[in-house]
Amino acid sequence: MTESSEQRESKNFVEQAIDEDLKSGRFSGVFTRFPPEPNGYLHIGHAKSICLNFGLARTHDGTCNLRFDDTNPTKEETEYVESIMEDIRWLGFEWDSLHFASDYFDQLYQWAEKLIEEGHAYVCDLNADETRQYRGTLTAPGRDSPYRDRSPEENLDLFRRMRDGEFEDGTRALRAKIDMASPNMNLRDPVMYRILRATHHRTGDKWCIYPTYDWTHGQSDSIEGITFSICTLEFENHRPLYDWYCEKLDIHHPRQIEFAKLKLSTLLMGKRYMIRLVKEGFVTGWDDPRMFTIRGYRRRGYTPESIRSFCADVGVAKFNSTIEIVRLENSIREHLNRIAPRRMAVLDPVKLTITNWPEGRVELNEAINNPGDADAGKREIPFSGQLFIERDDFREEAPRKFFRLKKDGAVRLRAGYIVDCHDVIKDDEGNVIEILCTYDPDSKSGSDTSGRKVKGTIHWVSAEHATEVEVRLYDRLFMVDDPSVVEEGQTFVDHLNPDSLQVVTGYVEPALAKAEVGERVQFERLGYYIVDEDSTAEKQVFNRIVPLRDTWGKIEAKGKKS
RNA sequence: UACCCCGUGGUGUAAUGGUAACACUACUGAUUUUGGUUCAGUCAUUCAAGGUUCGAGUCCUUGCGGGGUAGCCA
Repeated sequence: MTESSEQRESKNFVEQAIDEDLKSGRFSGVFTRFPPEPNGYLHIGHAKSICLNFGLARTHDGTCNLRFDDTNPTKEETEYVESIMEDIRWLGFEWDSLHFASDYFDQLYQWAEKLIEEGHAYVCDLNADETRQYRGTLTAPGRDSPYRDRSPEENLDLFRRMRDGEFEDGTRALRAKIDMASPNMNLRDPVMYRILRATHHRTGDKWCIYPTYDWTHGQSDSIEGITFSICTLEFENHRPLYDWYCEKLDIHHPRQIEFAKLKLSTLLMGKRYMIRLVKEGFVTGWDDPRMFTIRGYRRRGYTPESIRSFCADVGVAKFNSTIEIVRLENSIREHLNRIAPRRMAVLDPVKLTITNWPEGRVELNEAINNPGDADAGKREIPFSGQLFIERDDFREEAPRKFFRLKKDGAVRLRAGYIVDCHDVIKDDEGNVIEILCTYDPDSKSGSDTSGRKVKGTIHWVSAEHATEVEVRLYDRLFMVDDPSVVEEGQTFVDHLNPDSLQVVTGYVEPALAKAEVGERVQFERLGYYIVDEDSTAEKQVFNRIVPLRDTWGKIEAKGKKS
């Protein structure tokens, strides 16, 4: 059971609405769509919507389309279309059919003429500024446009001339004739078409008028036979307009349902934030392993499964909540714990010499690939008299609860022997540069006849056999819960974690030499790592995906505080 | 100071008028040749006040708190 949480019995409010409409016969199936505007890269927030839309279609034996909402040519690019498709597929979903709102421009135009003919739309000569004046405010009703009562004939003529390019950008707009006094701003004669001379990424220069989101979205859903049009909460106030257009046009009428978008602590998902991070070089690009984009998480080493199970885990509701980032981190740990083979790597090495080890002798020790998965098998690791261990795993004078190696103490070397430390060598500044131990020949892992029990087990690599690699230790970009909250005169940039990336040279066991780009492993006792695409034949590069839970770190931190 | 939406443990999500449940976190403890994993345990009278009802987290009223909305963006 990889994603048992996806099969929970309790239903969220969207599923309940679906059940209700299926049961009543309002709709005969679940036909959804994921409708991004191709104006940027997908981020973890989109993943929730993708999982919801595709997931609902999947569990109800329906369909889910991918539709690009490309009605604003000034912001959209083909590059984004490609990246969005790639990211959705990487997440593990495939659309039943691919559409572009721009494919419906002709139909939309026809429908606009229909509304004009029926007296439901008019050409307004107010410019953007004047339109705002007439719209009124949140508390005051608007006033009717002086052009509101033009005849259908005149409107039709004007609208066609708009289409034919007779007027300057922004000088006229087609508006729906609804109610300038409506408490819902969206119903105060919303704009359906604006004059906009811009080259569209698909229709080129065919059009100089473009439909707005509201005049496009519901009809696009309708054309595709969508039954449940799922979107985020900020469109709640648009629903009456969505419904109005479908009714006036007398076309198939999907049900719009709004849910709360994903908000994660320590993350800033807004486009303007992410653009600044990239443009000002705080990260290396949209796929920087610290970014909240889908490609960032992919490069970081997150699995599609972990992101899907995370989305299923956080649920769907209308409450504006903030999910703790540890839950995302937890979901990747949970998955990788099951599938990642264990390997040994030392990232901050100090030399450990076994003084009673026979000169030149090398043993091949057997090690288990995954203690939780017998099928993962075993591997061999060379063991010799010259090892590297983690600097942090040795203390000359250790606190009471320190279970690792200390002077005159013993520790087990993972998949090796118990060693006893009898001396250390220091440099002029008093730093330990070499640890001298003896090993207990009877204590070999797997065939221990020594009868000794030691509290700690540490990892190691054989100095002579280890490979030198580059390791990129990634940490959270922001350490505060909500980086958008700033002091006077500061911006979110001031919350950036200066240590979000640390590059170190590590030493890894020989079994890793053949690891290919994209392979994920657990460095025992450290965390999960993936071979990055920057790896070359000369040098591998590993990204830290997420560290292991660190109980000792907590104990130690607590001890320091008190 | 208009309209719409939302308030359930530290964080989320359930309970569809009938014993407040599940997950994550935190904290205990056990197991462990990864201070990982795993296992067990502990942590809430549902924003407030009224009302309806045999019975209210759920329905009604009011208040309080949070979010959204005044692009020819989506």
